[in-house]
Amino acid sequence: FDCPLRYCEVAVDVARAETARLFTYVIPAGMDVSEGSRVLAPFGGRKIEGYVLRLTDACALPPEKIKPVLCVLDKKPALLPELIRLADWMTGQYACLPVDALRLLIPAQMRGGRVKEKTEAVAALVDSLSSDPAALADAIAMCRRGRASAQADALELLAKAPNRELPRSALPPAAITALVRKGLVAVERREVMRVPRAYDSDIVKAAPDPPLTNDQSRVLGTLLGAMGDREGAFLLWGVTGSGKTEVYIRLAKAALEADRGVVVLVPEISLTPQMTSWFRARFGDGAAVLHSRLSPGERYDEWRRIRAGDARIVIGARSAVFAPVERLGVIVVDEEHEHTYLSERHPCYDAREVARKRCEDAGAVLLLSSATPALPDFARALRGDIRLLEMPRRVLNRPMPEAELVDMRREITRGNFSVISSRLAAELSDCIRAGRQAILLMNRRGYSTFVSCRACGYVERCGQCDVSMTYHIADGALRCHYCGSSRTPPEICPACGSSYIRFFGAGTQKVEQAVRELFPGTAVLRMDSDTTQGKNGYIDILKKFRDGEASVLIGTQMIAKGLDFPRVTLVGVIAADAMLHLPDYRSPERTFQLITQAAGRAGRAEHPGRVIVQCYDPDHYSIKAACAQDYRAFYEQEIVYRRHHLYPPYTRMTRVLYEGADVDMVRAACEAGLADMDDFFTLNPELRRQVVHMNAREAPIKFIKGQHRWQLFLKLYAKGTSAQVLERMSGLAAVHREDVRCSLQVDPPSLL
DNA sequence: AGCACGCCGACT
DNA sequence: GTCGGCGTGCTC
Repeated sequence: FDCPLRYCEVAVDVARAETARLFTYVIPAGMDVSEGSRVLAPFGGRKIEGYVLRLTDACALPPEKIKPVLCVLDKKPALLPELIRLADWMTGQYACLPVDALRLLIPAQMRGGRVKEKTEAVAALVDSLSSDPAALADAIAMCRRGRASAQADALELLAKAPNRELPRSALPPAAITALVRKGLVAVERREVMRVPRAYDSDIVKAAPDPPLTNDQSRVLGTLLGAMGDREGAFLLWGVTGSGKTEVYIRLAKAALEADRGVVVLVPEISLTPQMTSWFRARFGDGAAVLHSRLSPGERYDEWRRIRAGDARIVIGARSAVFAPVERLGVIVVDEEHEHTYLSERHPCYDAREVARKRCEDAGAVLLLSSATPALPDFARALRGDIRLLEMPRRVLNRPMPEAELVDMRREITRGNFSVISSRLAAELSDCIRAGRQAILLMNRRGYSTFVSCRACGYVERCGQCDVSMTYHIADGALRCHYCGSSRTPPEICPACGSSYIRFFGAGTQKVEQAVRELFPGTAVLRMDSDTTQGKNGYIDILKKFRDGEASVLIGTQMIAKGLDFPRVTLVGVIAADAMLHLPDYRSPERTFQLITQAAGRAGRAEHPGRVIVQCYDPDHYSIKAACAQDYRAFYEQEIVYRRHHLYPPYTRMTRVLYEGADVDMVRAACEAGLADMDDFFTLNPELRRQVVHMNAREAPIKFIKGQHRWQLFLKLYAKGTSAQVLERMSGLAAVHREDVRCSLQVDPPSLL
């Protein structure tokens, strides 16, 4: 029948449990509303945005209650049906409201209409001139005769331009106005896309396919087969420098040829701009990027290019797992062990899990990839839950860099108090003299990590956060790395009045100073979040290093991953065990990963690489295994440690975090939560067996930005963790209180 | 979330 | 008599 669907069911963009259901609206005659459309609708005396999830032709509500949709917000429905289903799955999986999940599907700035399409005025020759050279010549001659040389020049420029048109701003305004009046030129406004500046895109020329190694072709063959079969989840375990990126690129090519789309997730695109340039070099405009450093306009335009199907390959950070790619063929998760794939904001989703679900539904291939896989993923691969693919050799059989441990305790007994050991200094000297480059990893920014009184032990702390302050030498200020507040360091101890104030601990700035003192005249670059503030800060630093403007690059973890600089032959890890003693069960894993990834930057081209690892605890298994570049050895020891202490993957760490200005209220709320869970387990004694332990305590960092923090902590057995327990916890987190905020975190990226 | 509605006190 | 405080409750 020609019975049009008259009603639509809308998820309103109001994040409250009370409105977490669908509301029915009438579709006015002639309005083009479909599933996935974003609409504006009246709601309780105001206008709200909403997402159309269903169309119906009948409605049980009394007609006078149903209001009409006001308008449709986008030309094309913003939400793909399969992504609406994915959001629905997330609602259950992460205990969040439907709108919380739906909001992830579009760029944040699109909500509330904060970004608009950009238009540009374009001046073009009218058809009669552009198709008739003689008429054009006449017009130009006429202008010249009338002494309107600006107009004649404009006509000549337009005649030479592609499509006989130019942006109006490129021509003198008066001439254009006159030419329009004469009917020779037409001006119209046209939509233009804001193009993000891709790192190096002008340097990496459209490259031909390099030959594949045996490992690469074998792995690719398996993946292509799986894509043909429309299913499969894989863990690609390939050493650094084994050419994993080329596998992604070939896979993407094959997907495009089969008319299917591709999503490549990278930890944070600002950290691996090279990935962007590699894909741009091979796919041009067919590849879009989505990451946090884009301006809202660029982000919106990239998203729309994807939505329109103009870009079918997406490279992006965590949230790009929701990119509106139709007929998805593959999702690649590069450096899959990175914790940036876990969202810290509600809903605390895991992009790898979401990717897996999306691939299952779309019949796409999931490829998790890392040189140092996350422990739970490697365990799953060994169990056969996902298929393990190995690339154990570097391309062209280049050797893995040799790593050498330096015990910094011995440096001190030998009288060297510098952050650079004599061994590393000697290697640096050789490297610089040979005209090659070195990377020094120091996983802390600033100059000194704390300022303390030697007489009484007083440490200068941020009053608003429960952390010590870091000294920055550039402006001589103490800075809090949590809230950003700063002050000048005290000259006499505020506690005991002594003048024995000293600066301890080292950061990137101190390393930079030490290198400059050791090698005067050598160009040094420092890359940390202090030097990469601007939109292109990181691009500029990497470009300078790539162009050989400096011999040494010093940086935090942002230089450890994914970068490929052929002339780097030396990597120094300054304080390898700096984070080994943080109160987090993943410290050994993170230490291993960071050292291995950093070491992987060395010797990627023809010259072999060398790695110096400086530490105070050279006997620790994670450091030893990292130096031996032996993931398997690390895995075997770590999994025993995890099993023994009942850490993930054997358990799930969950907590409800309570934050607020008033300690007593925060504490009370948290303890009430504990009591509630206890009651719950008393009523459901069989569920208590899932709990390893449960407590309500201050969080390891007791307050941040003046907000006190307590946590209701539950460690649950992974096997048999029931949704019921998580649901009860999320119920606690959903309680709204004036002065205490709370949130549920399941396996959060940080337990601090 | 917001915005009505409503029922109280302080003011021109 | 009116203006406006913010507690309560609903939104197709």
